[in-house]
Amino acid sequence: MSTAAEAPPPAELPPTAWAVLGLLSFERELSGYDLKKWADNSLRFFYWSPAASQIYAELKRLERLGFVTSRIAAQDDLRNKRLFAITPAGLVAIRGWVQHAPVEPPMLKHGVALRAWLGHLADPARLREMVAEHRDNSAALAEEASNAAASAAITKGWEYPALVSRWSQRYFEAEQRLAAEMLNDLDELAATLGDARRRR
Amino acid sequence: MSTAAEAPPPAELPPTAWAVLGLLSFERELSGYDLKKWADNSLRFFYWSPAASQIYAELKRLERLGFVTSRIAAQDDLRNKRLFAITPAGLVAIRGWVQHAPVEPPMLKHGVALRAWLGHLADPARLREMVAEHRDNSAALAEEASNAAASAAITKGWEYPALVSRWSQRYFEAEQRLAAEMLNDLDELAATLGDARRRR
DNA sequence: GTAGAAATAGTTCTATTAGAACTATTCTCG
DNA sequence: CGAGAATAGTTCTAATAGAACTATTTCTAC
Repeated sequence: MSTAAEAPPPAELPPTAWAVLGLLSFERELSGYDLKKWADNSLRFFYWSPAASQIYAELKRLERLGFVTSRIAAQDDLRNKRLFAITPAGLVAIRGWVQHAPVEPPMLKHGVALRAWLGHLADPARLREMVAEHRDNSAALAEEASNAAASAAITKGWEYPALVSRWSQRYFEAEQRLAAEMLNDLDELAATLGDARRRR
Repeated sequence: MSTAAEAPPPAELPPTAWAVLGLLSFERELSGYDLKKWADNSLRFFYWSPAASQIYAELKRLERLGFVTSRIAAQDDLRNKRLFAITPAGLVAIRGWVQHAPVEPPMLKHGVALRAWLGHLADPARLREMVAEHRDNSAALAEEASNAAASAAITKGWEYPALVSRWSQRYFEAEQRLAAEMLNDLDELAATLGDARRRR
């Protein structure tokens, strides 16, 4: 039997639902389309970019749970849009999740690493090329994250997002450095394997 | 009209299919169960751990495409198992993929970062606790990756996987360092926000 | 000034992926 | 010998990514 003394467990929802609700905790009202844009600009780096389809599906569910409300707003004589806002119940729920839900381990999907792991199937020069490209992409992302951090820092209430953007920036800088080291390792290995082949 | 001069494009398959096929390019024959274990030990860090259900589904598809063959092997009088092996066509296909398929950008899902991004909804002490836990987990993973690198390094033909394990190790070390820096930033922000609140 | 391209807004469909659950046999150790 | 962990294999469901699709609107070139 359950007793009233137990703290209510945080509602069971996928991380995407909480990310969407979290976005709404910064703003008064947003449409699904706005949400997608905000997500792409803010969550992109350290977490991820939920697909538009996911955002719409989660909004539907959050509304059913009473965590958001929506209203139709006429923007001109022909088109309408649906604007969503977080409810007090939604605010309680997300606070509970941030503080009490078990934290899922970070997960990385790294296509370059997968290909390097299959290096015995590739031309060493081609492999080098892929890792070098990855290094340059990381540099570009570090730059973008730095800009995001700067623009978040000047907006009141966005101090934590700014912090996370800086975290991302450093993360991409590390990725860049690691790729450079990988290139050295790759060259060394190619030399060793090349020697062995020549000696045969 | 297609001409015979064009190089055949690499078969369109999800990364998981190539990872499974790649695993088979190291070994003679493996069962679905073996594959799952190998994947958990080798791909886990830098790429990911495909679910057992995915491995079985991909094996079915790879067999339909002629990239693997299977045979039933009796292990005792009651149980049988199906052993899979890569075919010459499979070897050609995966070489093509490793070298010529466009590389998907790395993607990260970071629950700790998501919660830090929603820091305005949490108790600063609880947030600190989560980041500190993440730092310690990263240290443990660095250790595991280091062990994986050492055991791969002594096996002939596993030079590239050993390289990737070392890459992972450094990656987790960087993650550990970044988490430590994040703790400082968090403390600074808490001080600033606390000051502002007190001044009011 | 108008045809066509690109951008904005919103939604739906499909395939991939993760993870839990489930069956069934065998090994282990108290 | 009995409980429970390990091995082997499969299936189901939910989450997720990404492409496609409809429909307006604004921009740009002729």
